[in-house]
Amino acid sequence: MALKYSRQREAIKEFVMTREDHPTADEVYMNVRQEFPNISLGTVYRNLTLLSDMGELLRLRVGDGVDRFDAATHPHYHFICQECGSVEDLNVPIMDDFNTHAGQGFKGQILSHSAQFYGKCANCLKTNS
Amino acid sequence: MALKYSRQREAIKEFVMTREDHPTADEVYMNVRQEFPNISLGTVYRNLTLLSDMGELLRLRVGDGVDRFDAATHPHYHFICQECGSVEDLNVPIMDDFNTHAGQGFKGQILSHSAQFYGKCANCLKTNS
DNA sequence: TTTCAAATTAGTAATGATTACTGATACCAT
DNA sequence: ATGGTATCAGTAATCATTACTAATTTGAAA
Repeated sequence: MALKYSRQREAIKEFVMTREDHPTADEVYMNVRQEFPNISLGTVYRNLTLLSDMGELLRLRVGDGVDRFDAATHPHYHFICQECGSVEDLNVPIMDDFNTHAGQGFKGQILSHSAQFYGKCANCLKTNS
Repeated sequence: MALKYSRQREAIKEFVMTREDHPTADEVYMNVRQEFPNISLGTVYRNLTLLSDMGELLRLRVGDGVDRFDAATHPHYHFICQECGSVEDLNVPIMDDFNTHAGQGFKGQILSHSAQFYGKCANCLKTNS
């Protein structure tokens, strides 16, 4: 029941916090493996889920079928590059009145929303025509 | 190369078109099976993918790990009930200036967005307190 | 500091959604 | 009617994720 410290969990959390992009469980696994050569993928998943449940990480589903993890736990929007698939945070305020707009003529109750933006990232813009 | 008619594909398309909700591949499978008792799940997936690629259906990923299919192919937002998981279309115009808002201070190019709204559907609102 | 129950781990097996493969069948232009 | 090819049913494979288990860590109390 009580949460106990674990070096693995700490390393996983540290790693995600150093990243600006949004690593997948497998990417976390590959990297934490440099410090803990025989950590198992299951341990990575279990701790990522645990940290997300505790609110220390954000579990992200941008629609490519893989879960990503984000150390920026405040609500924010995401950009997904259609060329390279990279995921970036967008630093604009959440549009709360978007909920009201969307709720016009809707009989249920809207409490929140999430949004993803698509296009070309700065890198892909300069690389190709 | 050339597309050939198939009774199974037609039945799959017909079924999705009659539905207001957003059936998963398995739900399509269960229902089309009444007309084609030994249709295979692979056939359902192949045709749903094919129809989506042709633009006759929309493949939806609302973040619950299952793909859903939507016969309403015009761009629109979706509502997901946090109680029962049901998915509904929202009939409000797409907010195109949302792209501009989100792009403030962003170095890439934003071309489109998708959004999901969360809360309680009309049914769940009246069922419980 | 030793002890010991409980939490965590590594390793592996299981699950669930989706895709790929294969030999048989259905479609359709000739 | 026939032949070429798209599609099918059935099944195996893949991929991300979760569950299981015996062994190891952790931390608080003796």
